[in-house]
Amino acid sequence: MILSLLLLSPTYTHIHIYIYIYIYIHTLTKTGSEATNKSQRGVFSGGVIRTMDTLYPWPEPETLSSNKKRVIQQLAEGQQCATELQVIVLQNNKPSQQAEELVQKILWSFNQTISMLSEAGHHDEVISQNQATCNDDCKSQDSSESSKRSLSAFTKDKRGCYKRKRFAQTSTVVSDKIEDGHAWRKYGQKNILNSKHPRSYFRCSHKHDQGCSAIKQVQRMEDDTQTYHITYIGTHTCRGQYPSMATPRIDRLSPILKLESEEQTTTPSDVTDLDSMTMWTDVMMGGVGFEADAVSNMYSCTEITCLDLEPVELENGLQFDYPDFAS
DNA sequence: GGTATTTGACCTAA
DNA sequence: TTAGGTCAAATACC
Repeated sequence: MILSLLLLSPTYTHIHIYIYIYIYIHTLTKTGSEATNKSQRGVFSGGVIRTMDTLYPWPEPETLSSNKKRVIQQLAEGQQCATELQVIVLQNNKPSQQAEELVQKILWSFNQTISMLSEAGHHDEVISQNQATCNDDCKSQDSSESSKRSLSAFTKDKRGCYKRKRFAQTSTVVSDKIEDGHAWRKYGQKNILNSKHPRSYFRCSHKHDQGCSAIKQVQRMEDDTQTYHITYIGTHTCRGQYPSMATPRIDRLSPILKLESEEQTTTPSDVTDLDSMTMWTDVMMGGVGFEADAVSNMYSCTEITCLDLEPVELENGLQFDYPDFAS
């Protein structure tokens, strides 16, 4: 995949991409080695890292958080480069379909990785805040007997026991149709200030059965009522459909690309596409220890040993060697 | 009767 | 203080 990219890309851009891939892997390596230094080799097991005979605590939260921020920052820069590459490819009079697909896959990989890291980091925070908020609320409500609302809230009404997500992977699409191949369930509608049309709120239908946290907001355009401004928040983790590759190009980090209503689907149609994408993700994820689910597009770290990088076998028997960052 | 949508209440972030 | 996001009871639909 990378070699293909190098062949297809303008020189200066592919050097950038190449550098960022190295930086990313280097950062991941360092993050991993710091973690493994504390934990040795082992597998994650419910809040502790379990080795053969010892239970070690998680790495220090602040260290983990700061490393994660660095990883995300590096990924964002790589993503920016990939976006620029996409612009260059699209500016070409006769852009190669293969090049376009490769760039799409690269961008998708960056998006997914950033999303997973971001959401994973935020998840615990949200849960703890939720619990804290609810505990506080319930205590205060318990002590306020004069409040009928408090009493009913304490007994059964759990409305408001949530924390609004402050950060999530978002992308914006302008389209003339709402359908996008996913099953959504409407959960709210709101009139927006200075807007003629209300905003509708949808969450993935698989929220409860599969825990999918993807949501989207749909609002008619002010000037063109035939088109919708659709904001996707979070990524699908549900099975049954092949999601994000079908998502139109996003303008999240690039002011260059403004979305139009094109729904260019690049859903892999054969084994070759899936294989190449999986391999690319293997490189992104460090080569080993990540389990790819081609159906749900989710990648999960199965072992902490995934952070111990090995040379990755590429197509045609070629090998991706990691540079020596020891110095 | 089960599922989806509507809508007013309630809460948080800014 | 308020706009906007979410919840859940009520309602509609199949």
